[in-house]
Amino acid sequence: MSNINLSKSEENYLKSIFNLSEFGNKQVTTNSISKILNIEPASVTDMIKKLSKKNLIYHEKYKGSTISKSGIKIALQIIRRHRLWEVFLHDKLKFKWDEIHELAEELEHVSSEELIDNLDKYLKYPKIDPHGDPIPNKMGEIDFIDKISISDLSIGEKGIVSRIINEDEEFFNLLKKLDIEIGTEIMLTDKIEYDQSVEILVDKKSVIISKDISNNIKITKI
Amino acid sequence: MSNINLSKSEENYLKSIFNLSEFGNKQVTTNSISKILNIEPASVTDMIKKLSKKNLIYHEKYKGSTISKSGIKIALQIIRRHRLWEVFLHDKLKFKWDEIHELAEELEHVSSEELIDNLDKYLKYPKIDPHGDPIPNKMGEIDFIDKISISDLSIGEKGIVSRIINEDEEFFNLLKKLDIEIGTEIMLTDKIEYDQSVEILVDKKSVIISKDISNNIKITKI
DNA sequence: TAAATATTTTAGACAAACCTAAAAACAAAA
DNA sequence: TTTTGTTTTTAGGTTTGTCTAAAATATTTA
Repeated sequence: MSNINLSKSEENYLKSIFNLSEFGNKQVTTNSISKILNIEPASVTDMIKKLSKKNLIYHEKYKGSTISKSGIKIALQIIRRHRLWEVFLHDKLKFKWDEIHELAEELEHVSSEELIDNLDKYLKYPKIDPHGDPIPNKMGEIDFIDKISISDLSIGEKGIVSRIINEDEEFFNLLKKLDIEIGTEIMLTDKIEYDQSVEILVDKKSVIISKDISNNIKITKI
Repeated sequence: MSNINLSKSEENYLKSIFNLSEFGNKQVTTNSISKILNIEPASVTDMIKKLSKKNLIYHEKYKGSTISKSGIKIALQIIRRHRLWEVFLHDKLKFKWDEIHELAEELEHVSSEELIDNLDKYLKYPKIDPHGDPIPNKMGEIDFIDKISISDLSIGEKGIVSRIINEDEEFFNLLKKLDIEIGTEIMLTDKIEYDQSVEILVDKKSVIISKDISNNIKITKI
């Protein structure tokens, strides 16, 4: 097994690099890691060397870093832990949507495979977390769901809200007001050319939402 | 609130000192802490200085350490977290009795009061953990249950197994063989003077157990 | 394409939490 | 009560993960 035991820091770096790399396809800059983790670039360089030595990433001096196959594998396990804990916190402990991320950030570093597998079973093998993000299975496989924005629908087409991008509290409150959450059925009823706002039907109510808002709500067509 | 944020190490030291102090009543030696935590005495001295500076313990050079009131308060919170996680792991995730301690040892350091309170509520405010140890409530109050050893019973008296002291796997296996677990009803049927073994009746079967074994099984009289 | 700017790396430092070796204090035994 | 042994502390060192300042490299702009 490629189960080296990584420190909390190493795990956080690896997860960030994976997220920035768009599933391992892009080179990641030292600066971007620095910004995401709020750690000085010099420190990032140190850690990059460390992860390189462990073959979790490849690094070309002054160019950037690419995550390796085994790096991706581990990153997906960390993401799996994070998202399963989020489901637990939301569904069982009744935490609100916008409170779970920070706590899962801590819990994800308790690294016992058996713990996570039992949690997975207990939660009945959920496929998505409360934000609509897919949960990798034990093998690191992810269900890629074809997600589009509301504005990608044609007039008259319907979709199910399947992912919320923006995780800020204000956005969360807005969605609450609009009665939109993961699983809500919506229908596009009009597109406003002027500023690309869209008119949608939610729960028999018609509302117009801005381009920015609609971009932060991903759906699956039905 | 006296909620200083302690590191994982500091928390582990404080918990150990509390446990060794028998609820704050005894002075604790540097050596005993060293043995429990498997850390060299010199390192223990370092940490003792640190905890003293934070007024969580009092320390007299070459004499020993006493845990302070605020130290006890924090230690009880850590113990609360530990035992609540143990209940979760055992009751919900179906971990066995002897597997939960190590995992709870990690989970206890995720220090969000809200997390623990929600967990407590979710578990329906349990009073004891799967080992029979009492769980402190939010205020740090513990139900002191009057626990005695099997050998403290008189012949003919009955009791309910309420706590297992030894947490080793071998001991756990022995108890399984004897059909003894938390909640099991037993009756003392004879005391053997020769070596202080006792004869007990468990589930209609009569067995003789050594003094050492009976000392590791605490009961409440019924 | 040379100068200015931005990014990345190196060099050296620091805190936390450990360690080993040796000194100091205390306890026990002759 | 002196010697011997044990416990505790001090002194100095290491690793991990961070930092700042400065040097090296890359990129942008004039």
